[in-house]
Amino acid sequence: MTSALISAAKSNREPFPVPEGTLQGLSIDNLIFGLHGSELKVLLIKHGEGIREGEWALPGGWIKQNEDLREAASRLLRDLTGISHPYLEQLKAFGKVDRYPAERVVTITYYALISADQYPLVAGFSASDASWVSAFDTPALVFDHKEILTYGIQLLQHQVRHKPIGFNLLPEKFTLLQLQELYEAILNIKLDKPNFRRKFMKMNLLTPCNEKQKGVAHRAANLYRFDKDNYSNLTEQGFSFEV
Amino acid sequence: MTSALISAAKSNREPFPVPEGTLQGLSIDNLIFGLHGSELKVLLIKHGEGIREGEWALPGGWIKQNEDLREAASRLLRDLTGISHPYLEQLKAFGKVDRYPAERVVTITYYALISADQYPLVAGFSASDASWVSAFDTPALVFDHKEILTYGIQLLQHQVRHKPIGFNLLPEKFTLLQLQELYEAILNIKLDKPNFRRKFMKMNLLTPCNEKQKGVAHRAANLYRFDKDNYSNLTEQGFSFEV
DNA sequence: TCAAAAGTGTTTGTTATACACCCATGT
DNA sequence: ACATGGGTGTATAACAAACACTTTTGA
Repeated sequence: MTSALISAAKSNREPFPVPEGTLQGLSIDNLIFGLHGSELKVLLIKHGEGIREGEWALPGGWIKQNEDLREAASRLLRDLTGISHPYLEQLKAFGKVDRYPAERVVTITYYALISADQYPLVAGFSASDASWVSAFDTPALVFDHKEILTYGIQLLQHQVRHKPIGFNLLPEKFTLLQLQELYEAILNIKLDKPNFRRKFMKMNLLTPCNEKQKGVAHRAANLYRFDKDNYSNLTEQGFSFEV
Repeated sequence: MTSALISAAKSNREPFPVPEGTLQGLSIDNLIFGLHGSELKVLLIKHGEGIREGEWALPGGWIKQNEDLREAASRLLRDLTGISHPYLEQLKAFGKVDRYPAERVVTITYYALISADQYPLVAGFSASDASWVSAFDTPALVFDHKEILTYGIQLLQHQVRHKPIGFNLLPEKFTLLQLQELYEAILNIKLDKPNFRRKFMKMNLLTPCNEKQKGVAHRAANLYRFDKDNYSNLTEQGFSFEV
């Protein structure tokens, strides 16, 4: 990621002026989740100029005239992180009358789940521009962005239990313990290892890579990958994912 | 409901002109679900004037400058049905570039669940204006409204299994069979009566009214009401509603 | 007395939970 | 050898599914 991209992403969000060729009164904000170690993080940017200097915000921007909503969210995320085909879903539109200063702006929010190995930036690297922050313990955010984050975390916690979307936060190949820690991190709970393993293995959603972890100071775990095709098959047969 | 209200609701949706004092390029559309007999219905309006004459559409309209999104959705629903405090949740924003003719309009959709006893209009009553139509078998709809409906049904099917929202489709006092038929109607499945009863009774979410059905040609069933307070208690203790 | 729905009981197989245990590997 | 996590086994209790059955009521 170049700093030019970061400042482009930032300047798009400075209140006024809105760039030419974009929709009026309508913005996009992205909630970008990542898992670092066993902590759920969210990517924030620090406004470097303008009235909101030094304050933290969700990365966002404006929608172009000839661009679908999802395309806009996807472009903004790509400009910020370089990631091209993320898991990206619409969260909600936020449109309180006074949520944005001086003019009425409705924002449509998306949430993205990205894997640490696609975008391995750790907290502190580019602290003045963009930074991974613990999703459960962020600094104050501009506008209604805290409300958006709270809503997003709740949706994530609900979704992750009912749809197999958690895999998007892991590298392509992962161990069962990584998967368990993912659920523990998002749901803030402890799980029983043997039971967690069995539950997932019985679902037939994990394909063994016939490969083992490397460079660990203990017995190396088997690596698995999420079997998207089999998931499609199973759901057609009425299978319902529940953790 | 007066027909003045209906035509107000309709004229708000005629493509152009957009009334003064509303947000540009941003509309609201409501997906209003009701349960009639044991069939899931959706409330549609037929455009009576303009280019789209005779075509069916979701009821919707424009957002006022000094009105929150939810308020707008709520006002539009009230103007159409007279219902004031419905179950109303945001569905999704739809914003494909060419979804609306001639100009770019993003629509924010809400879905409402209303009970037949609050708004007992049955199919056919005001056929030229507004009509309840089987949710799974509607006529062609304008713009992307079919896509919105399909998305809404999917969300409803998912939500109803994971959150106790189905009660909003029933009268305040209902029998266990009505509750079962609700699930059968929304999910398009058959359920086993004894098992369904036990499952629900064990959740402690139903308070007996100590009252019986009246005017039925068979043994009268006990009436229950959804215990919202106890639901709050239970969820705080980690209870998770699943059907 | 019959139809229609209310409501109960029981059997069987499956799943969840808790927790004890052994295995493999790098330091 | 020991710490660390990988991975298996098992007893118990809870639950789901299937379905046979009795009860109540109005027509």
